[in-house]
Amino acid sequence: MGCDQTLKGLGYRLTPQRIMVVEALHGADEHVSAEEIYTQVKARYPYANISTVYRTLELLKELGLVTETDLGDGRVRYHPAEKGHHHHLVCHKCGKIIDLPESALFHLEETLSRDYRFQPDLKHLAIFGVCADCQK
Amino acid sequence: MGCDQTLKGLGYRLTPQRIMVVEALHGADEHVSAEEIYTQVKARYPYANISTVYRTLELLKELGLVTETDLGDGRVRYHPAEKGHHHHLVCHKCGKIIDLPESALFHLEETLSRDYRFQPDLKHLAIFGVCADCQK
DNA sequence: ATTGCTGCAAACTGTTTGCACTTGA
DNA sequence: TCAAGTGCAAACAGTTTGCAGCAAT
Repeated sequence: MGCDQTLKGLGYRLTPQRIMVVEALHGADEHVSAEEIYTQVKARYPYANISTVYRTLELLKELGLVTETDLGDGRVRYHPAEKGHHHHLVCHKCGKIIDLPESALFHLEETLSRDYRFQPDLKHLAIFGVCADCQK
Repeated sequence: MGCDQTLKGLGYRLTPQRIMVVEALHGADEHVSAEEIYTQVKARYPYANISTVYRTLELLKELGLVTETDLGDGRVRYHPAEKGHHHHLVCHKCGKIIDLPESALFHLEETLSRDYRFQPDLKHLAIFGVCADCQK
């Protein structure tokens, strides 16, 4: 059951545009921006519009089918929820992005929950800093 | 030695505008946005311009005198480095912002440093989630 | 007297919206 | 059929920039 069937099942219309957005999202191996999705969709269907891409992403987000990340470059990046979560170490010297397994933040999650009764939404968190290579 | 003296010491001109930006920054008890600083400065000197505010903040940032935070509301917030660091739990139900002492992330910092040789820049990190009240 | 800084206006980027037309169910 | 979805253009918010004039050193 992909996003397509979920959309259909919930009574949303399965338009070609939505299908193409979902496919672009799943096809990308990294976190993609709305612009990147738009470029891919437009290559297949030149009349496609970026506002449709945004509206589709908004819908998928509301349904919990995609998650958002801010990797610090001034645009939101999207990732299919199905593909699982992880976090990011973003080097602000060289721009490298290191993937961090979800488990690396389990301890933090527990601390916040226990000491602050705060339920953190730790999906695709970005932590900025300096990577090993750039520390010379 | 405040920001003013540091600026002067480094050969930067100490203009009234810069002084007012620095004062607005230090006067605020919370993390302020450029717009908020601009409003305060403008109240004292109506000819003040928001681009000067941005340029001053940019300079202070480069010199390490202020730090930036993104509390998820689409604008950057600034905080004087002198006042020390802490982190934020941002509730995305009610918008409440809970301050988290720097020490709460020491363990994470150590993990990233040890296991990934990554030197995280954990100043004013924002963690989103649901606060105790909003969990019903 | 320089040259760094400012004010202004205009551009820019990512994103959102109003509206008339189209199309999937 | 007909509400849901689209394309278009225009608006939006926050931020940046080019340039001519001003002012701190």
